[in-house]
Formats: sequence, C-alpha cells, structure tokens
Amino acid sequence: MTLRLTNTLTGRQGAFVPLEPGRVRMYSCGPTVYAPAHVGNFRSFLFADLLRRYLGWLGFEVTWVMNITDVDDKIIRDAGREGVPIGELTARYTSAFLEDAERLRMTRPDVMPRATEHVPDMVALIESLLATGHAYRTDDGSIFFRIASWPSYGQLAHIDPTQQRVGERVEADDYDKDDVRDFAVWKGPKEGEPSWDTAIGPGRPGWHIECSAMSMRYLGTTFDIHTGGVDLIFPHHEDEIAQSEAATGKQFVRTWMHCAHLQMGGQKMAKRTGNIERPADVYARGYSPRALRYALIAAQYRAPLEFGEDSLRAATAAVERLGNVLIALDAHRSDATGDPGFPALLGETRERFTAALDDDLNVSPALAAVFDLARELNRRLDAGTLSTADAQSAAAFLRDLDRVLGVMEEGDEALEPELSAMLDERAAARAARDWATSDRLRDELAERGVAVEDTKTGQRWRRLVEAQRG
RNA sequence: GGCGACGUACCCAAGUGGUUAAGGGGGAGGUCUGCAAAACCUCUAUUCACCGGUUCGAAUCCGGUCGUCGCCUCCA
Repeated sequence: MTLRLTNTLTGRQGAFVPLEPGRVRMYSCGPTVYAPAHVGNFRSFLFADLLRRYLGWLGFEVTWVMNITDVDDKIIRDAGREGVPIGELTARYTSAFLEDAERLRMTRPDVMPRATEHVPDMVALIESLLATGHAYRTDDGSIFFRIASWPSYGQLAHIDPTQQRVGERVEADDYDKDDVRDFAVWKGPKEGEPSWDTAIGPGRPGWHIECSAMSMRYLGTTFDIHTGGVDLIFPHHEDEIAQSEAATGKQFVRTWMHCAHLQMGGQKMAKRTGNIERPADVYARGYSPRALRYALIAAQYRAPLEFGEDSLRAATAAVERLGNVLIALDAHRSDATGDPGFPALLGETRERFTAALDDDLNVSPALAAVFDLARELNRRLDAGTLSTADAQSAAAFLRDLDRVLGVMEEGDEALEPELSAMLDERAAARAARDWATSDRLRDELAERGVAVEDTKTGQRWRRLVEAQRG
C-alpha cells in the first residue's frame, strides 16, 4: 500500500509521490495572532500534525513549515484599541498559541516564520510581479495582483472568475483597483498603521503574499504539500497560487489538502459568529488536552466534525481506555508462555492501521484496529494467558502507533502532596483491611477530582473531568 | 445565482455493488471485586433521509424529492 491523499487541485485522491524521494516538504497555514486560537483552528493544525506525524512514521524525512501571521487588519485594529504596539499584542498571542499547541501535542514545526520578519522576501516577490506585469500600483501606494493576467485563476477553487458574484462591498473597499477581483499584495501606508520602507515603497504586506514568500523561502519554489481549512481555498490559496506561479513560472504546490470545519450545534465554529470554544474553556471543564486532541483528530479530516460535550466525554473515555491497557501491560508479570501467534496479532493490527491511514488519513478505521487490539489484549490479560514478554512487546507496539496519534498516555503529571499523602494513608488503611477509612478517603479524593482504583498491584489514580465528579 | 460537502443506531463515526452494517461513547444485564473502579462477556440498526430505477444482488450505481452544512467577503 502507498499513501493516497486527496488533492484539492484535482478534486481526487492520488498516490502521494514526493518531489524528492524519501523527503517531504510541507507548509501549513498557521494562526493570525490577535486572539487565542479556538478549537476549530486547532482541528486544522492537528490535522496537519497528524499528516506530519504519519509521514514521519512512514519513514519520510519531513520539513514542516507553519507561518505565524503577525500583521494584518485585525491585529492593527485590536492593538489600536488597546493602545499598544502590534508587536506587543502578537507576542502575547504567539506564546499563547505555542502553549496551546504544545499541550495538544502538536509536533513543533521545523520553521515557524513570522510575516513581519520576512518583508524583504515578500518585496522581492512583488518586484518580480511588477516587472512581469502581473501586478500594478495604485495612487495610494498599494500594489494589486491583476487576475486578468493569470488565465488559470480559479483552478484550485474550481470556479470561473468571470462568474464570480461581486457584491456591494466593492464600494466599501478602501482601495482603488482596476478590477474588483484583483487582490492586494501590498497595502499602501496609512496614518496609524505600521509601515515598512522598502524598494517598492512604504506600506505593509497583503495577507496572501506572506504565505507565498515564506513557504518558498523555506521549501523552494515547488514543494509537496500545503494544508489549511476549507475556508482558505478561496480566495487565500487561490491567490497564493496565482502570485507564486506568476512570479516563478513554476508549479507552486503539488498537493493541496484542506480539512473540513469543526461544527458546534451543527454550525461552523467561527469567531465571527461567536460560536467558538477555546482549549482553555475545555480544560476549565476538566477535560484533558489529550481528550481534546482525540476529539479533534478522531474523524477523517475531510468530513465536517461535530464538537461538543458529548464528543469530549466520548473522547475522554476512549483515551482512558487506551491509557488503561498500556498501564495494565506495563504492570503485567506472568509465568504464561509466549504465544507464537502473538507477532501475527500485532502485525494484523499494524496492517489495518497503515491501510486506513494510507487511505487519505482515514483515522476512524485505524482507531478501530487499535481498539480491537486493546480488547484482545485485555481479554488475554484477564485470562492470564499473556506472557510478560508479549505484554511488553504489545506495549511497545502501541506506543509506536501512538507516535502517529499522540493520545494514549498522559504526560507525567504530579499529584498535589496533600492528595498524595491521602493516597498513602489509604494504602495503609487497606493493608489493615480498614475498609471504612479506605472508602472515606476514596470519596474525599473523588471530591477533589481524583479517582482511585484498586488493582492487583496497588492503587491507581487519575483525574476526573468535572462531569464525573460527585 | 455559482461551486462544493453531506444525510448510517440514543450520540459521534467507518463502510461506497455480494458472508453477521467497523470502532468509540451511552444504556440494560452478567462476571470479577470487601465495596467500587478498571477489565471481560451478552444485548442495544432485518436496516442505512424519502421515492423510483439499474442489477441475480445496492447503504453503496442512476434519476428525482426533502433536509442540513460550507465557500463565493475576514475566516482553520
């Protein structure tokens, strides 16, 4: 089996063949840092992360670039409201993003370029567009890409640009363009806005140009994969293609991948409508980062995904189920002899897992394979037929699959000393068969958000989500 | 108006021509346990929005109807 991915450009699934054998260059549209990212944003980022992890797991050497947009209209607007320089606002939300990303176990991209640090790259790109007549200046110092100069415009979104309905907002546009469909690659200077003095004059970059400049800067004029949410297909990515290919004369991106929206209550999660939830909101209700991660990656990326209390609860249980089997395998010691068929059991799971992910990152059947294995392992654990060595190889196997999923284990989490002391006290009470004390402490710990379970090898604790607390 | 996605059990979600319609959650019963929890076992869609058609055979293909969502404007 080989990896097959759906390419928005062709609208079909095709075998993924990187430009350079064994090596993948991919770019993902990252956050605009004017507010904390919401979980819908993270669906897109974690989809890219899953792809990046799977490519790495398959043995590809991956270079992953994710941009940080740190200058745009909203940033300028919000910084203005607060009366702070845009750099102060963007620094704040950049670190918030990085923290959220880390808690969600998003692989750290190899490069996270900032728009403000790549103005010269954008200027160079714009210069070549001006030189070739694909872009033109307007009186206010802005520069626009001329869509009429690019016949294949619309190839990604599969639209005919002449059929575009151009709304009333055209009048509302502050800029004076030759054609309403033309888009800004450079915005002329304005009072109260940040501005760069460059060879093409003063001003600031347009939105689309940053992704073209930064992706090509780190990945070359043609690279393998570019990801984003479906809402970026048009106009953002369409514009990126036009300006990049017009400037270089070469194909920009070979495979475009877009994930569907996260929905809440059947509606797209979007900041504009206020229909959003942020990672911090989810954690505040007691859900763990890995449960959130699971909830966001557990369905195939091209299908809209419903998010909410139910999905978080289900994700919590699913992720604990996987964590529990690992804990049990680690603790397992047995005189049972190894099963000669055991490697085949793991091999079958691996095949199902790989076949599913090879099929355009179809996570659901991949997870089904993992859960089927978990049940079989628990069965053998219960029956006492699993040898110590087999348990260990199963644990190592699951951890290997989790290099792709990143949901099976909680990070090392320390328990508060006070609660830890209660656990010790409870262990002592149990040793004395003092059930009353033991049960009282268990209830008290539950009230403090910690569940205690008794196993053959002693007590085990885990955090409870709010909904489970008594 | 243009383009696109989708409608599978109580919820989420696989399956896209042919054995018993994955998996997770939830629910019911049972085993185990000092009691729990975890885990395991059994049950929980004769049916895939609806109506026609093609076919020996369709959730899967075709046509129609209804419904939902998204993009066309900042948007992951």
